[in-house]
Amino acid sequence: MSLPSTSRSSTGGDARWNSAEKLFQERQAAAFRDRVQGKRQENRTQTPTGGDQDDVANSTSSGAVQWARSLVQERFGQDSQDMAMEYRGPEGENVTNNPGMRQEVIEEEEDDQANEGDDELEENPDDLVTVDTLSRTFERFERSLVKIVSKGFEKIATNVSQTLQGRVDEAPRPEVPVVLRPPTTRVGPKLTGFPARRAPDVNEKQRLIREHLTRLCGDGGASFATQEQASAYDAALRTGNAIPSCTAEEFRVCIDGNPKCAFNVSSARIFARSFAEFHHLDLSHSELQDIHNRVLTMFKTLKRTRKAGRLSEDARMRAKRAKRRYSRKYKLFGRRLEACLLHPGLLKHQRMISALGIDGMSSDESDYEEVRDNVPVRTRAPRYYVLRPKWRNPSLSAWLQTFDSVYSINRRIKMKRRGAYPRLRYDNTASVRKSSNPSFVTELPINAYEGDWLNARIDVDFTVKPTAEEYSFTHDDDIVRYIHDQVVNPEHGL
DNA sequence: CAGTCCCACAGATTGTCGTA
DNA sequence: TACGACAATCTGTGGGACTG
Repeated sequence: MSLPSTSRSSTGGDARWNSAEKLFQERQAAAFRDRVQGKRQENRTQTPTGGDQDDVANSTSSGAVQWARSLVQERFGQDSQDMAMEYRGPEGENVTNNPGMRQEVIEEEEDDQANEGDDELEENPDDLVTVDTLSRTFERFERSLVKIVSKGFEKIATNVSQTLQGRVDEAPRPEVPVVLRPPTTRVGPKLTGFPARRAPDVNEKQRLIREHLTRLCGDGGASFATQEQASAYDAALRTGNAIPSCTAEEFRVCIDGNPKCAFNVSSARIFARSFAEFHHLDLSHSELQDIHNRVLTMFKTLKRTRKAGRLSEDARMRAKRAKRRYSRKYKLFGRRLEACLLHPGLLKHQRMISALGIDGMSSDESDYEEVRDNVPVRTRAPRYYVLRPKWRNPSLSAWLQTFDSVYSINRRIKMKRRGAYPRLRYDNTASVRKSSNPSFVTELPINAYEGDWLNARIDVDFTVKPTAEEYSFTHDDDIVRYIHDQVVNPEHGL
């Protein structure tokens, strides 16, 4: 018997998420294939029959660029594809796509030359640094970055073209492994996607380890070693007189010291051997090491739980409330992301929903908290009041509610789901309630932020980093018609 | 009405970032 | 580099809504 690997997988778990995720991935893959095929067609039509060598070379390297990009996409997934698509010129032209690439680079170089006068002005120490000069500096930096990346793609394309001797379109994909270092810094806004479910066998392994830890430690925590005992063990280790920190029969963990102190490392090794023995497993070194690492992480969790237990009642309640709110936002985000897949008109907004993420969703507060002070509240179901993030443009609320409407309609007519509907949330129109959460989502289009909030902040270019794009937070007529039809005249729906 | 499905919540785990 | 603090996100569970 061998233990499952620790790699995450989207298989198993919640079938609904998996099917939605699979559908999303298939659509993305189809869209990407369409783009590549469309570009190839375009290149073929643009290459004149019997044209000069440069035209032919451009066409060939264009195909090679696309092949290289598909490799990147395959290797690093959707984010990398998005990243590659984000390298755009000032007019939104994709500079990584030949044949226009060379022309774009030349234009960038000309822009740089044209901006040389600006450089002289900005380097004068007597000049004040203004938002304008900062903006220009960032724009120039961005152009340089685009130029470097474009040249990198061009070199890859040239090398690949030479290797395949011009048979890029027809040649099967070579088996040669391409080692590309994944980007260490993110380009563009953080995108939150569908949950990445762990594989069932990994969860099962984790459960067994948890179970065995309870078996060895007991629930009471009586087997905790003191800080002094851990220090004594550490000293013995330095003098070469150390023995194992404990036995499986008398298992001990030092919970007050560092989770990965020498004492706990020794205990984790004893745990791993005991685990293998208990389950009659013949484990390899790497499998034993994996269990050892996992149980060390659990020691960390034990320490945290113990610390949380020492908090005051009030602090514990606050933490629990914050946790509940975050969880509701997480679910709300998931429903809206899923709604993107339910109507063609919402699919184009999928990336924006991902960019907004969980923190971009409105929070809510229930009147649960009033129960102690307000007797009538106890007699009815709890109500939840919307708390809009204070940084978010109010106009986004109506735009987001459309996703909820489409989800709700689809759930009723298509999904065949049982169980409770998402609860109603009340928008207090008399006084706009705003979340007190100080965090905000960065790198969104500038019109996603509330103007007053943005104006009141300093160093916006460094903190909020809004993009200049004015995103259209509106829905097409067919969405409005769809919702209307479903509500007023359900038989005329999709 | 038992079984199924889903939601909300709590618990557990992992990832990220600042600091020593 | 290791650690703690905190954020993010996944899993497990109880209970309500729904279906056959």
